[in-house]
Amino acid sequence: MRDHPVSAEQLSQDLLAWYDTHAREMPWRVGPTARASGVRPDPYRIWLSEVMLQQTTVAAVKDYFERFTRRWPRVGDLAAAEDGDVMAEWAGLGYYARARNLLKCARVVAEEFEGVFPDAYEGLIALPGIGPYTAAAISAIAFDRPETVLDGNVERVMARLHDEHEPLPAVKPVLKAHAAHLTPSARPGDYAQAVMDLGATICTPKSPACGICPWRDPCRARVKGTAPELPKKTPKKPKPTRYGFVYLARSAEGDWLLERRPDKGLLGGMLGWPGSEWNDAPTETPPFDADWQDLGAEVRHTFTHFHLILQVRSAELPADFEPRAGQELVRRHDFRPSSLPTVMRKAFDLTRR
DNA sequence: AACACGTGGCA
DNA sequence: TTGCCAAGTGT
Repeated sequence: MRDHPVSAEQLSQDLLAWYDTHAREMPWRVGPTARASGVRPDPYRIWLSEVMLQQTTVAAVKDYFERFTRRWPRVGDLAAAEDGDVMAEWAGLGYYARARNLLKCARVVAEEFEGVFPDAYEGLIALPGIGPYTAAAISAIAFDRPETVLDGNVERVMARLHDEHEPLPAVKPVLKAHAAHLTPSARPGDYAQAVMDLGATICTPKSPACGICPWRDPCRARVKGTAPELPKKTPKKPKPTRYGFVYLARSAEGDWLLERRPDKGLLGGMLGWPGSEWNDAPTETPPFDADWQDLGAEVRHTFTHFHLILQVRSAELPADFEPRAGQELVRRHDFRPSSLPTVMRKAFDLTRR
């Protein structure tokens, strides 16, 4: 046990020492040992991983990261990709605006910056899809600059370390100040990853492992027993339920009728089945007249802010059908259910029962 | 400031 | 089944 209070310098050193032996290994990460021997992370891989990790678990990201980097090894390769190929590769990961902004950002970096990412926060945050967190993360992790990252992990760790009971998001500036105070000038990149690893493995939302935490002594919430209930959050609004119809049409040759959704809004830029609006009482809006069959089961899916129940209908596409603007006929052998957003893939899955 | 924006895992 | 949660950003 050490006497209180502990200096910011001591705290960051304790955490770095913990990170040196407990750092998680990840496909995009240069661990503390390699970094100490001079290995530098690839800014492209750090940027790609950070965008994928926005509101998304490490477990969900890993396979997507491997596929993206295998297919597009450098930012210039991604910048040259077809929009539809990138959206299809992102399908299932969610928050599709990230993929659209990813491509915009890759093209700015490739065409205006000769493929070189900015190293400073101000340059990074000016790019599409890069906000305060991601700009700080790339600057710190890829370029070892002393920026303060503030994500959900750091918010939780800081709220507990300082026993802040004011709810998010109001308390966020206070947590940011605490985090900034602790950011060291030496090894800021390792430190940024260390705080996030601490939040992800020790200082977890439920049942934090305070007994093995490198900050157990200075942590105010551990002393008071309030750690598991922090950070406080303002209550969320209940999700309404919406309803809709989707129409799965296949030609005699097995081609599927799909639509490219508009860039703005839900599932923007992704392929999906033709369908109705989604609301309290949707109207049937089939893409062509036919004897539409009900598939006998409905799709249930929950988005961030509403539940959705879809009725799924199917019919054979007329031989003389001509796709309208926004529609595409996807050949049987080109069709990959995995290139659809999950809610649309669920509708397709009903055809295979 | 508040809300839109995905998905899967877990208790 | 339901609600919460995960390395946030754009508007």
